Amino acid sequence: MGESIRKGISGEPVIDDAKERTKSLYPFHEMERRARKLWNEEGLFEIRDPMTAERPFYCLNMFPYPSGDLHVGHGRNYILGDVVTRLKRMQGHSVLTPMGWDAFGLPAENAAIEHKIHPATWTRRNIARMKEQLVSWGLAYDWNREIASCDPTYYRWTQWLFLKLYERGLAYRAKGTVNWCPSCNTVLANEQVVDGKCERCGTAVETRDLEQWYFKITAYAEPLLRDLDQLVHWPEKVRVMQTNWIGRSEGATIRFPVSGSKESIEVFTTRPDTLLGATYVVLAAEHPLISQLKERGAFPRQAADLVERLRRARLGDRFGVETEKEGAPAGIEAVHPLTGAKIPIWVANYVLMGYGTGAIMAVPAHDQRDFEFAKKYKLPIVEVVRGPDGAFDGRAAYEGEGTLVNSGAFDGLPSPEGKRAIIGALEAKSAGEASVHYRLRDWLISRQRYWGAPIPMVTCERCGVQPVPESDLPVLLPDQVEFKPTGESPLRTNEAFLNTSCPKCGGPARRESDTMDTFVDSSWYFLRFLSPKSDRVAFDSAAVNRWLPVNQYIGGVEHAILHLLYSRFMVKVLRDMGLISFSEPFERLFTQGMITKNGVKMSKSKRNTVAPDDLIQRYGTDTVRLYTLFIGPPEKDAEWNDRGVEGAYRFLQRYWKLVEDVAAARDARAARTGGKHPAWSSTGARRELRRRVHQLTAQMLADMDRLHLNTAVSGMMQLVNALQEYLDGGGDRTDPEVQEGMNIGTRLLAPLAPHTAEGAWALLGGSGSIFTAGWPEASREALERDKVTLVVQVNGKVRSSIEVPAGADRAVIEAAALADPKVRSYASGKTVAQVILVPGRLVNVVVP
RNA sequence: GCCCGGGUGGCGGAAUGGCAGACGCAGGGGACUUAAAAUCCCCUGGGGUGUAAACCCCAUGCAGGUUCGAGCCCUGCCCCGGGCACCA
Repeated sequence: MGESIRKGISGEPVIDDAKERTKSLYPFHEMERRARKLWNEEGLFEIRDPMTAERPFYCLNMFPYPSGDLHVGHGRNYILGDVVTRLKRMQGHSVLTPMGWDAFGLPAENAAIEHKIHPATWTRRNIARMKEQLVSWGLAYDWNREIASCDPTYYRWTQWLFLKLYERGLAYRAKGTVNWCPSCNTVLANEQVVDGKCERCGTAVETRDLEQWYFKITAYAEPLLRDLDQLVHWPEKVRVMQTNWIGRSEGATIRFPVSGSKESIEVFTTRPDTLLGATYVVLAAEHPLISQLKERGAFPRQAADLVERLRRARLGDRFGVETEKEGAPAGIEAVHPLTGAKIPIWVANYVLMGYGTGAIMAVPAHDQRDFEFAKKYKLPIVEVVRGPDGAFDGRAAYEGEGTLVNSGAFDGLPSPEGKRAIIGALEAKSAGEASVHYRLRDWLISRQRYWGAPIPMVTCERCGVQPVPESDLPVLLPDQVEFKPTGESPLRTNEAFLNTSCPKCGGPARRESDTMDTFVDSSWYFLRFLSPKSDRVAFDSAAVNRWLPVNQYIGGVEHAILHLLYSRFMVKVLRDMGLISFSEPFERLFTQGMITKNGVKMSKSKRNTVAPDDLIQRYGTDTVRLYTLFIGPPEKDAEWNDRGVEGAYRFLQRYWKLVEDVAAARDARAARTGGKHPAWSSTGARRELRRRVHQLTAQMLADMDRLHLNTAVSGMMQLVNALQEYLDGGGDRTDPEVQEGMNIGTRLLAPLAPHTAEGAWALLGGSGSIFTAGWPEASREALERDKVTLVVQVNGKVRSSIEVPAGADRAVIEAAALADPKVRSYASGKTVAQVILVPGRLVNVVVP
């Protein structure tokens, strides 16, 4: 930032000079102070009683993790939300605009390890610092409703939710192969593993077999998928991502008996029509049948070696399309459920335990993966589906649909009928049935870390795993623990915490020492804001039902799956418990793009962050807000440019000068005339100015509604330019069109640059806060014009323009267009084939 | 590989199928000033015709198409960003 400070002749910065000068020119510091005081005193953005506040509108920004300093990229998110808040407030809504802190999480704990500072201290300090920054952006939050997820008054209810899910069988403990991040020293949910790496720190994820707590989100796979259709105000992109993540596949579950045993192998396939082409069966390395075979000593050495190797391999190395397919015979055979033929069973690296049943039927003629594998290990390939391009060529699998062949009684059926017929045949033999599988896995919520909500469960020697009674909540995080990066839960270092008594029998018991994934905290916080201090309930159902779904939710697209999916899940669970009456938490979602510097995302580690503090000090809050909004379409990424900030500053100065001029002239006139409102002019420049003001009013409302705030700022600039040009052209500052233009313009500016607009409002003689002044509406009468200019095209090329009366009919316009000298020069000697007329816009004369 | 976005001046970007480049930044010229800063005014996609007023041609990644008219719609291709990816 230092480079951008202007240098004086001597090379010394001239900031102090500039500050002095600007103080008189555009007194932003003073205005900021006064405006904030006014808003606080009036409580304009506070909801006193959620049940009686009129026309509720809930505008929410994703609450931040208190990592320390905010940069201008974060600001974009909050400023966007603030514009919506202020606009809705001006439109007469009671706006709920709360803020809180997603305050549990790893960085605090890592700070504890590195700097010997308690996570709570570190977090509190960051919250204080970040709150200061949010305030300096002029954001209108109802701070009476502030919450922090690390506060026992909050996490008590996170624990309560856990118990509710447990009661309903939606929280369960299970042993399984889980993702483990060796750097964060904890397990991760599937959603937190990206490309085999930890979503947070980028370390390659390993697998471990552990007993962990899960939330049964898969029980809601279908509603989570189906209800995406309702979310018409969500970005298409996010809905697509969630659809892919849930990953619904329709097909059939088929059981292949194991030859000479009572066992059978269950497989899932989306292509039951290819069943007759199944020439072998493949098991994943972790398939339970393998350990049984091992126990019996019936598992070939070669296969056992492969399984061992795969289990040790890192997740990222093991899977991927580039990985060479590898397998070994499992030493047993399966019986084809329809033909009775014996086919070999293999173990291979290309089948995953985490999807379907962990076993597949291989149809090499119609699945490229099976095809490659069959080629490599010389397994039989049988064509059973014939596509439109003729018979299977033996070079690659044919994966499309077609007509069944080599399928006995099913020959000649098209694939869809074939699927139904084969499923029917399987059902008749109880060998299979139609089924649906999802890619979505259950949500692993245990974390072997300290700074999170303790899982409220105990293990009794006699009664087993028992929930902590609701009345005993919260299970408090003890202060005294050792922070060591050992991979063991730090809570295990506190014996007093661990040792407890069984809620059922009173005997000795041990507390669960893991804490919950912080995404549990954030999956319900939007409900808490309606009753942030309640020690009676997690959330006030009546108030929540009145205010939710959140009308406008704003945040980064990086939460497209994690937070947004979990929140949707939680809301559906709470609905099914009868605690809330809606099914989706967020009606409208807006995902803003990030701000880059030198082409890359701003981050502390890249040392390319732009801090708001200096800029706000030097140019004022509203300058920074305006530039941040103007930088580009809010859903797209944008490059920060310090020179652009100066442009916004120049604009506000020009605007302010105009306010002072117009206000002074108005006062002078009022003194002369006793404040009588003069009449509108119906002609000329005055009329045109008024039309322009109202036209921009309409445009800016449309822009703001769509959150196209870059063009809204542009519209504001045009409005000021129009007024300035009118005055420069000899217009009178006391003309009612000018006075009205300033009045309307100032209200239009208010959501964007609230402090400046508030200051201007006072100067222009407005009463009270501008945010109670109402939103200006474009007057239909002002928008009317008596003459319109039409573009005249010949064969689609612009050649001229004509002016016609506004209501002119077709014949008049055509005649005027054809009479135009330019048109005549292009059309002379030719017959006019057609005249296209677009009312109010253009005439196109078509000649051969 | 599949699924989304996106490609427009020197830059950020505007444009319900109807005057491409609004608005701003940067740049050039001028006014003010002893000078600079700040401010204000004018110019600013490329090429061409004209003394001038004016006028013409080209131009929204590339190639086609639909249309009276395409940055916008359709087909194919290239490039950039994001998501998913042995998902059975």
